Parts: sequence; structure tokens; C-alpha cells
Amino acid sequence: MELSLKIKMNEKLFLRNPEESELGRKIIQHSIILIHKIGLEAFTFKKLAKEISTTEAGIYRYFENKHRLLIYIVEWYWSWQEYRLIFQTNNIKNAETRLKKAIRLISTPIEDDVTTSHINENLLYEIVMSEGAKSFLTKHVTEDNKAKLFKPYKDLCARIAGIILECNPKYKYPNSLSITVIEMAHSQNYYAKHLPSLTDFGNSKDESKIVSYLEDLVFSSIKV
Amino acid sequence: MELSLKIKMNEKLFLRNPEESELGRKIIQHSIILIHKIGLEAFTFKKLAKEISTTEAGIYRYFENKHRLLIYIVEWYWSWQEYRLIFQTNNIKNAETRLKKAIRLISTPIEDDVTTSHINENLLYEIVMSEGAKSFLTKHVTEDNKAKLFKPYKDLCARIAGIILECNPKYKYPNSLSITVIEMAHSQNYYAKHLPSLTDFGNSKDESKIVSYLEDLVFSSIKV
DNA sequence: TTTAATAAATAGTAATACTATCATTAAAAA
DNA sequence: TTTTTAATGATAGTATTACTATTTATTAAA
Repeated sequence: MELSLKIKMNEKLFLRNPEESELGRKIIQHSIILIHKIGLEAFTFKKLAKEISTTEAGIYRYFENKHRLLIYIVEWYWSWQEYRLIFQTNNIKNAETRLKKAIRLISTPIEDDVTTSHINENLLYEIVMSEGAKSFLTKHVTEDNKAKLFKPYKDLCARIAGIILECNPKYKYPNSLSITVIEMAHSQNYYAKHLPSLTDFGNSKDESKIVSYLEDLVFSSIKV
Repeated sequence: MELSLKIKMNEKLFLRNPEESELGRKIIQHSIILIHKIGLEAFTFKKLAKEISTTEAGIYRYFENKHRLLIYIVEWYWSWQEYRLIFQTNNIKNAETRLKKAIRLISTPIEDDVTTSHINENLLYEIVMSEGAKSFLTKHVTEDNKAKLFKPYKDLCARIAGIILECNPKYKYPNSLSITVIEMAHSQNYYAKHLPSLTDFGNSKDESKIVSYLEDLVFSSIKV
């Protein structure tokens, strides 16, 4: 059996669906590679076009601008994470076990669980870590939010918040705690790598310590 | 008695010290106003120059580029926060009381405690909330970090981590918890304002709820 | 086969992010 | 007082970015 995961993205994110053509998929694939390599600031449609032997205008036919493309790949990532979470916690009755699994999943990227064709989830994880926040830290968040562009992110947050509530129905801040864990899972990894004195994980790259920290944080808070 | 707080900034941040001239102070003052108004992306030295009736080249004599200017104002803010923390927790013996004070301080901006001349701390707080992370989310973090540009941020983190350790010397993640609180103090406020479903604070703008959440988070973790 | 739609290639524009030059003014040193 | 220095101001110029528009080529349906 050969599986191919296809995530349906919000149509407002693109002008032409990149999943439906060879060029479109190449745009996604190589924008991930290129943003990872040179960073969002230096990334331009012209450079991307060169990489995949098309023209700048060719890419503009798919995406309005690079910020929309960023939201596209970041939200694709969150959808993918929610899918992984659903898949991997399926059939686990115990809410605490599921919560632990969730924490582990969002803190440690690799473990390729499904072949998602042209998208390199590892690079994408690092992009989300270092560029992800930029997708909503703009003057037009409110509009973008109204257009439901951040739905996957909010869905994942709500799902983990749901598990938190299952563990302790009386806990008062499930959403805030959920987003705290999601954010910290990424930013603690970023700090460990680039600004280690902001963490207690040295340069050890030891992700299991980050998992321990987040588990401790969450389970202390909800007191189970 | 008239006090005027002057924070000494890392010299690598500027080409000419903006604190030492009328023009320099105007650059700082109006860059805060303008970034707050139109956002970092739309902010340019040309527009700033127009605001303060000087030329683009005039601003380039003070700052290499807008990213350095961003780091300057963001790190000024962290220095100012550390100053406030030291000042306001002075003479408080009890570590827990100090920690609570610290949480309250970084979560609620206003309470003008000192007249810092040309800098509007309120606007600055909102800039740090929405643009602050961009100062280190770049491809050149490592260099910038080596140049000690982020020292004020790291100092504040270390100071709060210190208080955490005073409360519980055995707690294993003082730095991570400290930076979690600092970050969340800002991003939960940002979410409450722009993406409320990611928090439990509705649109109520009720900062005291954020304080309660963060207090709960911290004191549950360190278990005192 | 013609026509209509789709995509690719080329060209062009306004704005951005700078750098360089030179003139003016004001303050400090000789 | 004159001279020197330093800061500012004014002007111009460049490469790149972020687009838009037009034309040309390709393919698909009538």
C-alpha cells in the first residue's frame, strides 16, 4: 500500500493551488529548501524562480507574495502536526498518556511517519522554529485571522487544550497552557541551538530534556 | 529632584550614539512611534527621515540598518525592565513575593515609574510584543549573540531565573521557566488582542488574568 | 480548423536599502 | 581670532526587491 498524505489548505492562501501542478509542488518543495538555507528575509521569488528554472512571474501566479507563501507552509506544518497527533494518539484511552505523547510529538520533529512526497518535514520544522512566528506578527493579523488563515494552528492548540481538559476538567487555562507548550516546544529548541543561556539544556541538543521540562510544566500546572 | 534614566547600550548597536544628540534622540523617539504605527515591515529610514525632517543618509549615520535599530530599542526595553525589576523588588526579603512582583511587572506594562525623556514605554511595550522576537529570529543570531547584542534580554532572564532558584534551589529548569514566563507575558497579551482563541482571556484585555495564569504556571512548577 | 483559454517569457515600474559626494554650520582647539 | 574638526544637510546614484502589464507561445475545446 502506498499512502500519500494530502492536506487541504485554505484557498485564500494561494492564487492557484500549488498541489495541483508539477510547478506548484516544486514551488513548495524548493521554497522550503531555500528559506531554510538563506532565511526568510533574504528569500525572494526571483531566487526561488532561478532554483526551479521558472520565472518570477510564474511564482506570482501561485502566490500573491512571500508572506502568503510563508503562511502556507507554516500552516501546512500545523495541519500535519495535528494529523500526526490524531494518528498517534488514536486508540489511547488514557488522557495523560495522550498528553505526554502530544508533548513529545511537537517537541521532537523527526520520526518520519508518512511519506509526504515533496515536503521535507525536517527542514520545515526548523523553518517553523525560526520563522513561524513571523506569519502572524504583522500589522494585518486581524484580517488574516478573519480569513481563517491560522485555522490549523488554532485547531492544534484547541486539540491539545481538549486533552488538557480531559486530564483535569477544572483547569482554568487550557488554551493558554496549550499554546505555551506548543510555542515553547519550538522556541526552547531554537534557544538551545542559538541562545543557550536562555535555557537549561546547554548545547546538548538533547531534546528529551526539553520534553521533560515541558512535561513537568504541564503536569505540575494541571496537577495530576 | 529630577531624575533621568540613561541606559548604556552596547556600542556595536549603533554607528553614532543616538543618546548624545538631539537628532539621535529624535530618531529613537520617532522610530518607536512610527514602528508602532505602521509596523516593522513598512517602516523605512526614508519615512522616518521625513517624520523628523532629516534625510535618509542622516539616519544611516546613526544606525547601520533598521534591524540594528530594532535590536537597539528592543534591548533598551529589556534593560529598562531589568532596572524596574531591581528597583521594585529592592528591600523585599521574601523570594516568592519578589517573583510575584517580577511576573506582574513584565506582564503589565504601564505604571510609569520613571521619566525616561523621549521614550514612550507604552508604545515600546507593544512593539516588543509584536516585533521583539524578530530581533533574534534571523540567520545572523549567532554573530549578533557573539557581539553581545542580546545581553539585556539574557540578563533579565538570568535575574528572574535567580529568583526562581531562591524560591526552590532544587528546581531543574530555572532559565527555561524564566524565559517561558517572559515570552508568555508578551505573547499571551498579543494573542488576547489578536488571536483570542489561543488563550483563555477572551478579548477582555484583563491583564490580571494573564498574571494569574503565569503565577499559577510558575508556582505550580516550582512547587512552593 | 478556428477559437478560446492557459501558461510562459519579457519587459517595465515604484520603492527599498543602501553608498558616495559635497556644501554648510557650529563647536572646539590653536 | 582663526583654524580645524565634527556633525548635519542636500543631492544623486545603484542594485535589488516586489510587484504589474504586455506579449507570445501552447494546449484544449468547439
